[in-house]
This record gives sequence, C-alpha cells and structure tokens, in this order.
Amino acid sequence: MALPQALLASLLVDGPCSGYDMVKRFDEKISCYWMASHQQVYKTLRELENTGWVSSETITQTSRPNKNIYSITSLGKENLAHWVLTPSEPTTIREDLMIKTQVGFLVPRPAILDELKRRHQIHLENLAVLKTIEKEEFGKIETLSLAEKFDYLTLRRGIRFESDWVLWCEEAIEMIETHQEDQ
Amino acid sequence: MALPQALLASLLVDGPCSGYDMVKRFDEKISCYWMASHQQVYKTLRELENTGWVSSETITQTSRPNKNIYSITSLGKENLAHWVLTPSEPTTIREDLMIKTQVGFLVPRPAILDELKRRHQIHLENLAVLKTIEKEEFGKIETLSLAEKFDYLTLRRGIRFESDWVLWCEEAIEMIETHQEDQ
DNA sequence: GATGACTATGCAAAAAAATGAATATAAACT
DNA sequence: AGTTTATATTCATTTTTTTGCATAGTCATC
Repeated sequence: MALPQALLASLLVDGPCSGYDMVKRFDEKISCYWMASHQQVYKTLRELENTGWVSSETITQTSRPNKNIYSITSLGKENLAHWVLTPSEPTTIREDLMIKTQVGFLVPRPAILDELKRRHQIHLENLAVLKTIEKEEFGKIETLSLAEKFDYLTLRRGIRFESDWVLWCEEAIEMIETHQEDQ
Repeated sequence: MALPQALLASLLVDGPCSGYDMVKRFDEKISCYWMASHQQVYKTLRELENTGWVSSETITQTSRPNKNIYSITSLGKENLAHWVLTPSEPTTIREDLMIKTQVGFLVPRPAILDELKRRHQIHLENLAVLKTIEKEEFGKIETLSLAEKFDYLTLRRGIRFESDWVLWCEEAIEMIETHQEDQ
C-alpha cells in the first residue's frame, strides 16, 4: 500500500504540516484518489519519522493542544522519487452499489431507484466541489508549470471519476424507470 | 465489507457453483466492481455455510479433486434482499498512479510518460474485453428482462470505468508531452 | 449554561485483505 | 521427458484497515 508515499507527496507538494492538517488535506483534496482515517495518518507519520523519511518539530501552543509539524527529508524525497519509478497496477475496486444493482430485482423498484438517485445526488455534489477548485485554482492551463500540471491532472481524475458516476446513475435510473414488464 | 453479499449475489444470479468456479466468476465478470483472492472466496463460502446462508453438496470426482457446490438458501436470499435496502456510501478509492502523477515532476518525463502509456494500454485491453461481452451477451437492450437489465448495468459500470481511465490517460499524456518549459 | 463544532493527538481491538506456501491429479504442450 | 496449465482446496502469517474509545481546551451557538 502507498499511504506513506501519499503522505510524502503531500508534504512535498503542499509543504510541511501537522497530522491534523494532513487529515484535512485528505478530506479536501487527496480523497479523490486516496482515502485514509486520522488514525492511519497519525500512525504513518510517526512511522515515517522513525524511518527518517520525515522530520518533525513540536510547536508549543497555549490556547490549543501542541502540534507536531512534519516535513519531508531529503531521504524521504529520494525514496519517493524511487517509488514513482516502480510500475503500478490498477487499483482493486470494491463497490457495494454494484452488488446491490446486480440483485436489484429482489426489492421493489422504487427502493433501488431511490438508492440510485441518492448516489446520483452525492456524486453531483462531489463534482460541484471539484469543479469549483478547478475554476479557482487552475484557471489558465497553458500558463501552469509542469508541477502544477501534474497536480491538475490528479484533480482531473477526480472530476472524471465523479462525472462518470453521475452519468452511470442517470443511465441506470433511466433504464430501470422505463422498463416495461412482460415485453 | 460486502464480500459475503457479492458471493450470495453471484450464486443467485448465475446459479450454484464451487469455490473454484466462483474465483473464475470473479476474474471474468465480478472483478469490474469487486475483487477478491481465492483465499477470501473459499473462506467466505465456508463462513456463509456456517451461518446458513448457503448450503453445500460435495461432488466426488475420480479424475479431479472433489468439489463442493454451494447454493444460496432461502435464508441467504432473505438476508441479501434485506441488505440491498441499506444505503451504500461511495467506495474508498486508493489509486497509486495518482500519487505518482502528483509528484511526476520528480522523475524524468519519459519515465512517467511510459507509466501513463502502460496504464493506457491496460485499460484499453480491459475495455475491449468488456465491450465484447456487451456485444455477445446483451445485444438488444430493449428485449432484456428487468433482472438482465440490472446485470447489464453492472457491466456498463465497468465499461464506463475503463473508458474513463483510457480518456484520462490520453489527457495526461497529451498534457505532459506538449508541455514547454519556461513559458 | 448546555450543546455542538473545531483543534490536536493517541491507544487498542477486531475485521479484512494480502502474502506465501502446500497438496494432488491430469491433460496439453514443447 | 519435462514444463506449463487447469482443476480444486486449505492453512498460516503478516499487513492493512476499520471501529470504537479516550483526552482536553477553545470558541461559537442556542
């Protein structure tokens, strides 16, 4: 698994941060291609520090709990660059909704249609958030640096992913709604 | 996780089968929305039998190892129908390639382009397989029964997923290849 | 003045998944 | 004659992920 590399990549691209900030980065940006709970994030940051791929500095705070700011080290950067050169297989997909669709005939049509419509709505909302980021942060694509283009491409993956879900939901709803029994 | 339900769904839609057959079903058909190793499949089938959601019959063979044919029970079918009615959240995505894309600037451009082209090829091949199934097994959509339409929709999800990957790879390759430094 | 949301991190147990190995026979290639 | 491919299943270990719990202060809302 590549959670350590996901953390290293974020520290490199978006700069040093605390575990708490990293969790927020995952929620806001990284989640469109990698998901992790706060327990995983904190634990992995500590492990990365033990291996010397990140370093940390404790910020003493009075009105808030102290925080540890993590930074990628040159060793961590080397390791990340090396890892990038290894080939990746496509991710394993595990999608509950498809199993439900597979046996959708077991339940009344309105029930499965409601679920499809709910998912349609979720993906529409996710898409809207990503498109806002696209507009605000990546206005003129031609003017982006190479590093920014790589960053943009990960956002594009998220946008495509959510768009694709929206379109599939629409196709599914249409097909199930218009089905005439006994033809 | 929904592996037990994935197995129940397959036994219901495609009929009773052995663990070995189930693994093949996963490879050929189910993998476009759920992936499982043969160890997981065999283990889960045994557990499902213990809970009474599937039953098994041992077929004694001489020229081959004996096999256990599993069938969904009425209890299993009831449970599956009940589970279909619970809401599903979108799956968690964990895509190595996106992390690599995020920090693609760390390695020479040809290296990351090769990886993107390799992935492009993989998804083109996956797509071709799914499109063949679509043509051969779901010719005239209007004539399908409701159950067949649900089945078809899961295939459509796979086709969309792979198509989307192909298109993203093309967008990424184009963007990285045409990038001019220092503009 | 209570309730909930935000900042900030951690532990522990359970569940799920991945990894690696093992058995045994037969047919089909090379 | 030897290797690979296919049939058919199981066990054990490790890694990864999820779930639940815990602490503790501040700020804003009701």
